[in-house]
Amino acid sequence: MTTSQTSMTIGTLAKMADTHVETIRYYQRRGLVEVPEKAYGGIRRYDEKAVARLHFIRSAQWLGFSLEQVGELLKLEDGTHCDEARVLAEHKLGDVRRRIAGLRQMEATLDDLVERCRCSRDPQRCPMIHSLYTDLSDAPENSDT
Amino acid sequence: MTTSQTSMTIGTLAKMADTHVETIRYYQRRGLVEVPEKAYGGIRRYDEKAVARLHFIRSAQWLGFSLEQVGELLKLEDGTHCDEARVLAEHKLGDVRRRIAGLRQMEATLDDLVERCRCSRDPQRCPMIHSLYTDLSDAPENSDT
DNA sequence: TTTGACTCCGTAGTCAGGTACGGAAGTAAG
DNA sequence: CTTACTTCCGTACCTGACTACGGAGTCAAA
Repeated sequence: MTTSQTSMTIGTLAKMADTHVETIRYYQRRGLVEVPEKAYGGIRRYDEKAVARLHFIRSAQWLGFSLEQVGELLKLEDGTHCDEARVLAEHKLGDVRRRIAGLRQMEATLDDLVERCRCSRDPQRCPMIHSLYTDLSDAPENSDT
Repeated sequence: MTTSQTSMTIGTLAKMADTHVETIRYYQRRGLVEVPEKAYGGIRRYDEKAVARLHFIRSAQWLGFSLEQVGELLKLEDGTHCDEARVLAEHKLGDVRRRIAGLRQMEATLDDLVERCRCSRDPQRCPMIHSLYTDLSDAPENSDT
């Protein structure tokens, strides 16, 4: 079923996009995915574009965009608002970089702690516990979009 | 008020830790912050350790740990069992490293997108929008603890 | 034609992480 | 001593992103 069949029900769409029917409906309610007209009989049909759009949403989400931001991104979809899209992405990039920096600090600290803990021959005094409060108190301020 | 005054009310604590009274109470309900005994009169008093703990929670959270995980991290404080603490920390370290790897991918993707977007001289085709539909469809699945 | 799976749609529930409300009691300044 | 601000505590509410439920209609195979 990896083949391109250009007319599917919502269940098939869900499978194709590796998500759930209820999630798609939820995106429809949020205006992120359009609700196609009903064919005769009352069953709505979806095409490849719908699959692509779900991929888009998933990708953007994976990059750290909230559904609201995904909505903004989708408004720029026609490709004529490149600048705006870029600015949005730049903000996110800054955020991601700050997160990486923070995690690297955390990594170094934990790594050091584990190392010292492993070498400590005094079972009564865990070096890690001691450090948790003293070393780590100065976190970068939160600056999300 | 940056000076170390070692006895403050919850309101002052909130200001010192740049958070809100209600948030602190919420952390207390979740067992992340201890509830000190009431002094005469019934007003609880907090010290520098409480400030440090709040900073710790905020830092860890910013680094992407859930409050539940923060709780585990904080449990390291209680046990004199260095081994257990170390194992937990090692686990967290792996977690942190996976996070970093994920974020680095994210960084590369965004960076590339922004760059291509900046260089594009065709106002009709935004490279970022385009890639969201095509490139990014294979996001790594969430592999959190 | 009956059975079973799927669809439609609305509403409700879940989980994380808070935020707000409200009344009683403590506390500090004038 | 009054007035205004805090604190305390319990409970309720909120946002984001789903997830579940239920009843009615649709469809395809046996």
